[in-house]
Amino acid sequence: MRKKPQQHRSRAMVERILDAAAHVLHENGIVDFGTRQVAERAGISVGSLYQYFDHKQALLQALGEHVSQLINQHIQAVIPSLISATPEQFVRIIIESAFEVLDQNEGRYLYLIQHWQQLDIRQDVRQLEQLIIQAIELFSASHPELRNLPQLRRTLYIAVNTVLFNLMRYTSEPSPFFSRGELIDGLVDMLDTYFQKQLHTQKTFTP
Amino acid sequence: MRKKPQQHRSRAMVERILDAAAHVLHENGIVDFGTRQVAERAGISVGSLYQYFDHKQALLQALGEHVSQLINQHIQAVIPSLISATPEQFVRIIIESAFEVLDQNEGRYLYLIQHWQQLDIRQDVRQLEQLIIQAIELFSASHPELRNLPQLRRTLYIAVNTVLFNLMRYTSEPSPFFSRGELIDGLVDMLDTYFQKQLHTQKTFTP
DNA sequence: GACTAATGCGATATATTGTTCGCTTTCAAC
DNA sequence: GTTGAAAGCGAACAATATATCGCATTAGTC
Repeated sequence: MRKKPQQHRSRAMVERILDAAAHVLHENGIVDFGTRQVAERAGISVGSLYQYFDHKQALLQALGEHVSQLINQHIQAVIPSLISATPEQFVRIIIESAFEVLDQNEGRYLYLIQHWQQLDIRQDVRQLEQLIIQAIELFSASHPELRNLPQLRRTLYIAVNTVLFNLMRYTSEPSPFFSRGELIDGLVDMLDTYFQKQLHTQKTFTP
Repeated sequence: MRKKPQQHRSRAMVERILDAAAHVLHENGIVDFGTRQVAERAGISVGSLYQYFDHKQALLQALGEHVSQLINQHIQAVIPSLISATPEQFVRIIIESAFEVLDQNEGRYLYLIQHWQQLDIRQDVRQLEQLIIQAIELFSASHPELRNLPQLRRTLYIAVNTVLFNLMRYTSEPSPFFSRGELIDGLVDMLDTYFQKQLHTQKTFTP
């Protein structure tokens, strides 16, 4: 960020810019994402935009960080409720909260995931995996059988990708042939089954 | 396509254009994908490009169709070998052939999936799902227990998304912390387990 | 070789892009 | 109310985009 906003109005402006940026990305896609259109949408001038963001890319990056924070906060908020949950509930709660975040603001943030290539939010996804790993560690306090799950990181990598992409694809589906609830059920079912099976093979390996 | 290529050289040119387009998309990303650069890469002039493609978007669309055909052909080619396979092998063969296609030409086609939003290849993905449904129907000739799998379409929707996105994410990973073989093993394991479980619940519902 | 249609070219027109900079307006402290 | 810094503005600039069109080259047929 080129200049740090010091007064009230300038901080408000940065927020308005980010909000407008998310909106433009949502409506135009990344190819037609332009600084002019962001400025117009935010009701400000391009000059003002460039007072707080070095270049277009910096704007996109800031947007990515902003949403990544939102997701993290949202998931962190449900972690306490995980402790007393069953494994199946555990999976369901996390998946549902992911859906909730990306639902906010009329699905405006979906485009951030859809264009994660350009936004370089790999790191944010990795952070998300890390957060879930912590949740599992907490969870295993009351479920000792979960300790030393084999291949945990790899399994989680696959699981997080699976949820994110199915979520993204489904939400951008013009006329889905099944309901959102059914999608969540399907995902929960698949992942839960997979985790259970991993536990089982672990047991047979270390009798 | 504006004009249909009739002579030898013009058909060759269309191929060169598509090849160059895939290359440029791979190197520059969709944001910096320009007609000039495609023309230069193909060693031709922009004018020639516009003789066969109405506009940039048409070029991208043609590229999408081209790759979608490649994938379909590749999967269709392995269908015969599916008949005598076990369910687990069935899953593995399909996943591996998906990897193989996108590996061709130094992963050049990956960007098509990565930018499927802009390319509008939803229909192609749906076609892929349809193809696999046909394969399963063929497969169920020798595995009668597979008939009337509950929620087949939904399950396949999730499965195809899962494979495609994990594939896409993994392949664009700079330094993955596990091998490609392990990813495939993980995916096969998860999907196979899921299918098996669905079979089981089906049995308990119709005793 | 001459003729015609198909093909290929690239300078050019037009539009849009990201970014800058001199200027005006607003704010807060005295 | 004056003053200096912060914030905001938008016309202007250079670079680049897509797409066109009159002209040159090539291929196939007689």
